[in-house]
Amino acid sequence: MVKRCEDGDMKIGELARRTGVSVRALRYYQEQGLLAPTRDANGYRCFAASDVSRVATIQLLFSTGMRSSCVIEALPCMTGATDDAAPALVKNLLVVRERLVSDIQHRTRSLAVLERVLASAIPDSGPAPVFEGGYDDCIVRTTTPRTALPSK
DNA sequence: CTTCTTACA
DNA sequence: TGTAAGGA
Repeated sequence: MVKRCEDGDMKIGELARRTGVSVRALRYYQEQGLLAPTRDANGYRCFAASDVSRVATIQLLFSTGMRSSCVIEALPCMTGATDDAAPALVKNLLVVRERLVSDIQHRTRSLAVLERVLASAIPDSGPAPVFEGGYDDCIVRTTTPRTALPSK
């Protein structure tokens, strides 16, 4: 008999539907070593039921700003069982935080300079400052979600 | 219709 | 990431 996905196993399309991640992105995750599906006789990827939560975790880590190489290291710390301390996760989280903080500082400086230049570039009572209440809000919204949505 | 790989815009 | 190509 032909080997196929069994038990809770599912093909890529189903995992995509159940996670809301595109098939494309799922294949990409595999390329990055984040997922390691088996293959059935047809060469189709077989994902385990546990991969649904695994993908959710991957997205969570990605949304912190981690890149795939870091996610690979941090993933085992979160996957399943009551892991004791998770050094790899903490380490990578600290790295990302540092990068994010310096990034915000740089952008904040750029914004301040930009406002100064803009102010001097405008004759007189030009357009009022865009953000009168400070820049906190716009700074917080500099992160763009890079998660994929279901492919209809 | 779904999945596979490769590769281009 | 989308997508076309050419099969299974």
